[in-house]
Amino acid sequence: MGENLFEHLQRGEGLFRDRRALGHAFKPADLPHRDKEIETLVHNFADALKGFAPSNMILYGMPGSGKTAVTRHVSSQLQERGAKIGQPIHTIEINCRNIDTKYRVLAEIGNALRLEGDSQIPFTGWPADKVFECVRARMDARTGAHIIVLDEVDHLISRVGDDLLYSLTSLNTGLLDQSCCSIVGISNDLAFTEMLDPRVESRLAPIDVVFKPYNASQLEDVLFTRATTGISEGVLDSDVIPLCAALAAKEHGDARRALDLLRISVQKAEMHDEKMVTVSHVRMAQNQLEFDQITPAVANLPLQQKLILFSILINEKNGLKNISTGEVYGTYESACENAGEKPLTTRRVSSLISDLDMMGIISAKTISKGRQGRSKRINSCLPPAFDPFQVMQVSDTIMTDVVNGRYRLQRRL
DNA sequence: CCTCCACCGGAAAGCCGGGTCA
DNA sequence: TGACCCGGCTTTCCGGTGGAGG
Repeated sequence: MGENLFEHLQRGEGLFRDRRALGHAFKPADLPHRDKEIETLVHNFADALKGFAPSNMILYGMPGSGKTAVTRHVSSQLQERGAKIGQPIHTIEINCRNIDTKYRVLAEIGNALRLEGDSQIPFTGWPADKVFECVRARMDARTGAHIIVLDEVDHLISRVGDDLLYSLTSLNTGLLDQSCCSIVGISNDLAFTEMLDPRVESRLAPIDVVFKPYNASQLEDVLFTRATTGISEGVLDSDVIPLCAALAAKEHGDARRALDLLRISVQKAEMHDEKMVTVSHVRMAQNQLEFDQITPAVANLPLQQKLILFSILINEKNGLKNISTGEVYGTYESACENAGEKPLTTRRVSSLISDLDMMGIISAKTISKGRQGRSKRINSCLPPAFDPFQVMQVSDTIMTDVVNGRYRLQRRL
């Protein structure tokens, strides 16, 4: 009989010292190469400790450029300081990718501000201005400075307009003296303010901070600081961190990506029972990451969108490249018939195709073919090793039809 | 230089399933 | 119970539009 399955992991001879240090939720004590940005936030937030409202801010930068990490870092320090000197600071962080309507953002804020005895704001049912009024009242009741962090605001605004920001930025004037409120918007899109009404823009963005992407050597610094707490000494091959950094630098300097790569590399080495992490593990990690991103995205697609993706892929499987929207629609219609679904309009299908494009599952470029009109040129972006038909799990009848090669596209003349 | 194809994509409105409230 | 509200998905309507072919 061998040792217990978990035993060798318990002996502390794993390659990780503390794997959380490489995770997303980890709050590092030190954020390399973001001193200026931190300084700007600190300078602005200092007002909250004196009891008046800091200016609203917008932070711009590509994903993984440290916006969220810096904000969390500074606001937790601020809260700590506020507690020490008896000036209450409340920060509320909302990710507007998950919570992406005006009502839900307000409800989220309102519920976060709940005091003993306050009721839960229902997730729907109330008129939006009632929720807003409730938020204002609760801020007054709690007193102190409220800092509302809206992560990925650009996503929210492009979906529902700047109405919410208009309301939130006017919140301050409606509050009593003991409380104040300021907004921090975090945007991946540098052109974000173009979506805003000028009046909203001037109120929201007196201060904006641009986070430049990390370059490869800066990413190395980030990785080194995390590796010292997260990974055992001497187990990393000297090329590992530079490679992770270089790969992530290509991805617009995404620090999150770099950390993922490093963490998964170590995991891979552990899985293979090796004592050293090498570049080959990094390569494995990169494939893994690519795979992990796509699988749930494809698997969780709503049925109609699966049918569309299916129609695109089946044509590609039959050797056709650069398919047009009309051609996809034709295949899609027959797929619907087989699946017993009522086909959607061309208009709808067109925008679902655009959605798939935005998700990076396919590429759809609109091009003009002169007299042959204007349409999208559609191709799959899935890695060759990925089997979409398995992941999609569309109905059995369709699958049999695929196997029997029932779907053939007649290319128009 | 003009035409005209085969779509694009914005705006608005409808439907439906969830909810509150008096 | 009916009036009212929210949000996701969809349809309807419709004014564009890049560039090959005339």
